[in-house]
Amino acid sequence: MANIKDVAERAGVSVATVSRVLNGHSPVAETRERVLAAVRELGYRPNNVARALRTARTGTLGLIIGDLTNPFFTELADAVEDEARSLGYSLVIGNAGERPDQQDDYIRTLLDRQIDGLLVSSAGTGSTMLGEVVASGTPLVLLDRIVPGVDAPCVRADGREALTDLAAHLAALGRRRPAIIVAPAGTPTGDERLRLFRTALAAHGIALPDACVGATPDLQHTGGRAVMRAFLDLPEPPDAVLATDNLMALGAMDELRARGLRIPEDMALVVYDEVPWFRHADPPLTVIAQPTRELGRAAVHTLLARIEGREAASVLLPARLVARSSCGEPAGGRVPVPRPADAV
Amino acid sequence: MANIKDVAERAGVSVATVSRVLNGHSPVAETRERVLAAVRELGYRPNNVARALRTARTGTLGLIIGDLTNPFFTELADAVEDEARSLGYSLVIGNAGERPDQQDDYIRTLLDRQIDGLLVSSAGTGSTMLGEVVASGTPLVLLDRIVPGVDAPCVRADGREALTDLAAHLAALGRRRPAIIVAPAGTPTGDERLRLFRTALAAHGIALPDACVGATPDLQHTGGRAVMRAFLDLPEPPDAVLATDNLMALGAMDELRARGLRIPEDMALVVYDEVPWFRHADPPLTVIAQPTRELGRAAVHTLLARIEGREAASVLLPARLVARSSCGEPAGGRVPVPRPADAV
DNA sequence: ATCCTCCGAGAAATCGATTACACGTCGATC
DNA sequence: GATCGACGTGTAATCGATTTCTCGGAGGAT
Repeated sequence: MANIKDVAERAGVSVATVSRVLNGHSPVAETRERVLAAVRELGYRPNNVARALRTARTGTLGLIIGDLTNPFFTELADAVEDEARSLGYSLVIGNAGERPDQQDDYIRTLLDRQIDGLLVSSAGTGSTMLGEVVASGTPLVLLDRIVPGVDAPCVRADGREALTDLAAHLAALGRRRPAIIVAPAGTPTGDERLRLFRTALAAHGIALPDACVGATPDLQHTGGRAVMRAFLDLPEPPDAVLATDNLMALGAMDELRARGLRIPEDMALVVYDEVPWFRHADPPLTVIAQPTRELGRAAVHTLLARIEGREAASVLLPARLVARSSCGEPAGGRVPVPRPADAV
Repeated sequence: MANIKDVAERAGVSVATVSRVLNGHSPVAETRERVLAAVRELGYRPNNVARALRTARTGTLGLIIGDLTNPFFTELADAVEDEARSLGYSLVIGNAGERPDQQDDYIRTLLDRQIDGLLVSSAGTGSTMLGEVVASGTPLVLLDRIVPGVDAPCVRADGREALTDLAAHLAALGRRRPAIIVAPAGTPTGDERLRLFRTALAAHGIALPDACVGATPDLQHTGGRAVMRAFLDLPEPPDAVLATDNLMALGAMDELRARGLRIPEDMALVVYDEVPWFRHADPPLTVIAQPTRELGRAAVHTLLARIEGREAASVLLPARLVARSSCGEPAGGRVPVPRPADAV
């Protein structure tokens, strides 16, 4: 591979001049032409590693997500990648596999690789490296998940409005005994969703008793299924369930099907996160859609602001209820939701 | 951030010695201890950019995939990432978005970043950069998709066995008029699947007329739906459909549901790619499962072999039929497939 | 005609590591 | 006791770019 010295020789100038031409710093007309010709003839492309060493900028951002195979994170990663790319940055995606130790490991290697900034959707709250990132001065932005004690802006969705709409939706459809499947207490995201849902229901005089709050240690479909089983074995089972994650919803649906129960006749189901196939499920599922792509975009912009030394605040974008048929009302029907339902 | 010079000073040795200690080259006991103590006290971590410049090894692999939001690629990427990581490499994932120009763009930036090797699941066959990668001497391994004219080993799944089993399965269940939804003619993967399916059916005296071969320009669900619509409007519609991609299957199912047709009573459906929720669909879908994780692992190993200068041949791993209920036979029942069906 | 300014371009330092080479020390050998 | 190896360590070159400093020449002002 040709390097800058080869180009300089061929063009009959110094390496400094080549560098200046390529970075648009000063040289003009004649020299410029010669240099560009040499670059073309040799097929020269600057070595980014050398450039990064000198400028202390790698043009690379890091993104750590909880689980690469979770469609929510996938879409988030896709959006982040798109935006980063269009702004001239590469993205290194790290998959924490929902394990804090693996996450820390990944953060370490990203730091060693001198990324310009880091986006983290943290697995758990016990990451010790996050503190070190802040201490090291590497710009950090949290994504989707808050981490208590880490001083960095956070870009995430606000479920208040959507959950308020959901409570109204359920109330209007006559569901009086709702339940929720969440992550274990202590998980900021889970705690918040539970709290907001409970508050929203209360406004309609509907209670959310503790028996109807099912926590799963794993955020997987087996956990969702176990919780649904417990709900159904209750003396007075719920008539509507909100699953706060798409995988847990899968498990819940399996348990319903195994018992021959039908959605929405026997049980209303609402799922957090808009996964493409939910729209094609039978019946199409009512979901709480987070503005995933916007979150990704906003996160990149917030991070770039920090990289460029500008101040950057946290961002909170509203999630919204997308009413389809899994609570008993067809999507096209009279649905107590002000925002437009999406077309199939 | 402390650098190697700071460590050398603090330990009272030269930078060479520090480097040697850290890379386990020679120094012993006493000096070694002093250096390690200094490293600890300063929290020193070597700058990978500088190291990469000197050693011409970045410890980074590139992976280009067709579409980050396609669950098949997601699982593939996850497997590749896992394996690369466990072998001490980082992975930069590039999302081609199924567009050859964006793919070329991405390959260029990866090359500029001096990655040690590249894995490509190519979008289309018209990528001009792939030739340049080979020419540049960067180790290249194709993944899942062949690209004619590119001299590099390819790691992918062999559908012959699975399609042979599928033909037997369909024949045993009395399906006499199968159809297939594929990518347009000229797509190596699509062409091959069509050819193998047709051959396998022929062995059972079943024809696959051209009217029952539906090509979609986009590999999206809209295309799948359009093809299914055309099939159903045929004077003599098929009684079984093989969708060669999970997104196209989604569209096909939508069209069936819109017409009130049921799987498997009115139409058998088989899908290429094992996507988690297929198992939870109603009815659970019969699929052709590619050994995705094994493909990812094999690809990394093949690439590392090339990086280390060893010879590396192409790898072909068998896909297998996972018979569930979408062709009319319950998964637990008598199914003409020698391999074990998976548990739910 | 002389001097000053400005601008383009080259020489060389620099980023932070690795590593070839050279040197000094020590113990072993005859 | 001199010579030779082996070994540990320091010096300095090197990777490929960017950037500062410096210089020489051209052109304008006096």
